[in-house]
Amino acid sequence: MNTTKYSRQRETIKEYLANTKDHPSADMVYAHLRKTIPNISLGTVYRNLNLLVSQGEAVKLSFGNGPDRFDGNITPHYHFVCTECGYIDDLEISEDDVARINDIASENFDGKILGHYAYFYGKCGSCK
Amino acid sequence: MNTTKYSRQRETIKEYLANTKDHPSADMVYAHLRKTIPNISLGTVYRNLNLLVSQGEAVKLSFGNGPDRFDGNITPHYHFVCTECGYIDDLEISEDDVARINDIASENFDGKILGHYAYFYGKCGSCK
DNA sequence: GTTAATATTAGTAATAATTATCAATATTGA
DNA sequence: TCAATATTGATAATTATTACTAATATTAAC
Repeated sequence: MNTTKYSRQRETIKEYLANTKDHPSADMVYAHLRKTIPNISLGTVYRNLNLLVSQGEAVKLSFGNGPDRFDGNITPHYHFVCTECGYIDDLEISEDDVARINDIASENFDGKILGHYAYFYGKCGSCK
Repeated sequence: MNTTKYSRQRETIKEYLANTKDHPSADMVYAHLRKTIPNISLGTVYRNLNLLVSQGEAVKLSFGNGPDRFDGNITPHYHFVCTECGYIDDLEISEDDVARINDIASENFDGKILGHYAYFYGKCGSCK
């Protein structure tokens, strides 16, 4: 078996993810947690982030370059990356929007589209 | 200045990309090119792939895990990844589709959306 | 509250993917 | 043919992440 036991490290990671909109990388989580748990190791951060993702308690975001980012907001939404300042913002979407985009792609395809991964880019409110 | 000089390595990479629909990784390009240029180096492959991308002659694709893939087809289109067999297929789209998707995301956003990166997943024609 | 079973950790080594460095070679135009 | 310089192969370095392991922490049963 593999029952999950409590760990302060994991709880602190969850708490941090729940309270930030920074979409932090593992390194950023590590830097933050060292303030309260000085001898936490980066491996522990990665291990727990991946565990949370596999349990559906967090989401992993990949943006082509740079390290993966993590999001504690598991409600369906897209992300926006400002090409000017790098800020990652949340984009509200409805289930309908997701379906509409899948439909657009399905038009000329003979397989079965189950979902998509997407992010948007441009200039954020303060940079434009 | 930095004028581009001919190189057989680069020409062979372009030719390979132009004639395959495999969306190869740098490693796959390297393995293929070694057949005709046995002592080509992986660094040369990476250097030229990135050069072609920066000159708009190829496109780099990132799929969250695994190495980046490269596509010699620079006409706008999306990609589909089969979750069963890993096959990467092209998805036809119109400029209109791209604009429609940007519009969907723009609805509740105060910045300026200039574009998006997306790929679709599901089961391909033969796996479904 | 001790104990036993085992999940988790810190620390470190290893791996994967990619980029940087550099002396030798190839291309190009004069 | 020559000089200027872009490109290469080889290798080292870097970045991001995962794997390994002995020590520690958690948990449920006594």
